[in-house]
Amino acid sequence: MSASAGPAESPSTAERLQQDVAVFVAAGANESVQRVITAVHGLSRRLDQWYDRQLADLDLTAGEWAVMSKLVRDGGDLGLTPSVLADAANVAPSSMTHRLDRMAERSLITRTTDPENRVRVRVRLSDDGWQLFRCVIRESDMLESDVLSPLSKADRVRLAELLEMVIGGLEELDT
Amino acid sequence: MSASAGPAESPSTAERLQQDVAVFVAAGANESVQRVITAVHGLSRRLDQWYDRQLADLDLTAGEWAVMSKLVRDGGDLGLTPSVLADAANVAPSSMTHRLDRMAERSLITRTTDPENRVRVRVRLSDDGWQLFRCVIRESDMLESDVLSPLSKADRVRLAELLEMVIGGLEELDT
DNA sequence: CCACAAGACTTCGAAGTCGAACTATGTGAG
DNA sequence: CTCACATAGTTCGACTTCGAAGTCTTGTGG
Repeated sequence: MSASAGPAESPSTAERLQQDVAVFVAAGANESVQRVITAVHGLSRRLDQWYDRQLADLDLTAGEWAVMSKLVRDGGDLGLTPSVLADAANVAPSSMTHRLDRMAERSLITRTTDPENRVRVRVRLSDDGWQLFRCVIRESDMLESDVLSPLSKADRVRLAELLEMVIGGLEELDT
Repeated sequence: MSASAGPAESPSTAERLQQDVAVFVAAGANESVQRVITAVHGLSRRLDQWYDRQLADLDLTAGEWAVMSKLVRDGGDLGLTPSVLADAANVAPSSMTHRLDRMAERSLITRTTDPENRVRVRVRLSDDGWQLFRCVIRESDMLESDVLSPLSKADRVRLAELLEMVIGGLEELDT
């Protein structure tokens, strides 16, 4: 980190503080923490980039894909409401409205008011939506296998376990 | 894509396709893959949420924080150019321009044209920026430790190693 | 010495997202 | 029975981001 044969006259304050940071990272017991956090973030970022590219080929955004997969996983035959979808996709309800507008225009979903509770709207995947979903699954399957190819099956399981432990702890922290 | 099943529209189509998906997930050797991918994504999302909250308290966005930390890590005494920062933060150069505008207005950074190559701009952290940086580090340190508290130190190292293996493989795939 | 090509950054128009206000439906108290 | 209130969803205005075109500087060949 002492990358400088630097002159002493530049912001001396900055230099001092930079050393402070180095101390922070080096002194704490949490270099391992930093490593994990950085790796998780980096991997997620890369994966997202790939997904975006994949989906773009099919004229889909990551957000639209999130809606579709949520509908497949938990939609059942009656579909899901916009609020549930917004929550699942971590966007504001207003954004979901707009997103569903687009998807309905492209006939990927259908939007019908619940006859039993006319405040609610039921969003369901259309046949076109299902077809596209299968298409994406088929491609992303190959991608993901490639991504994890450097790991043995045992390693993958171990990795999944560790990550799930962290996530489990998160749930508690959240309260 | 098209080909094959082009049946009439009916709920039964949906049901059949849903079974197809189940087969996809269950049959492939990659349930472990799915587990990992899902966990990485979920953990990253949760972490981001926390960071956003933390940073919001200091009137910072995640993007601005990315700029600051990049400058600290690799800025040295001469700073970095907007293009480098945009690349590091994974945003378009135009977005970085805007972001730097805001940060400069708040005196978090300084922007000076390189005297030796007047096409280039040198972005550096100001003293105010340094101060804020230390502030964030101090807080996020505690947060991250909490997040990884369910893991032993050995587990953390193992987790970091596994993730780094995956990322390493990614670099090669990218070509 | 000047014109032109290349590179680095900025400006501009379009699209997506958010929070707040608004509309319509269902629910419970008097 | 009716009115206030809670709930689900949409509309509206402001902000951020992106890609493409534009501006300014540097380097090169005639």
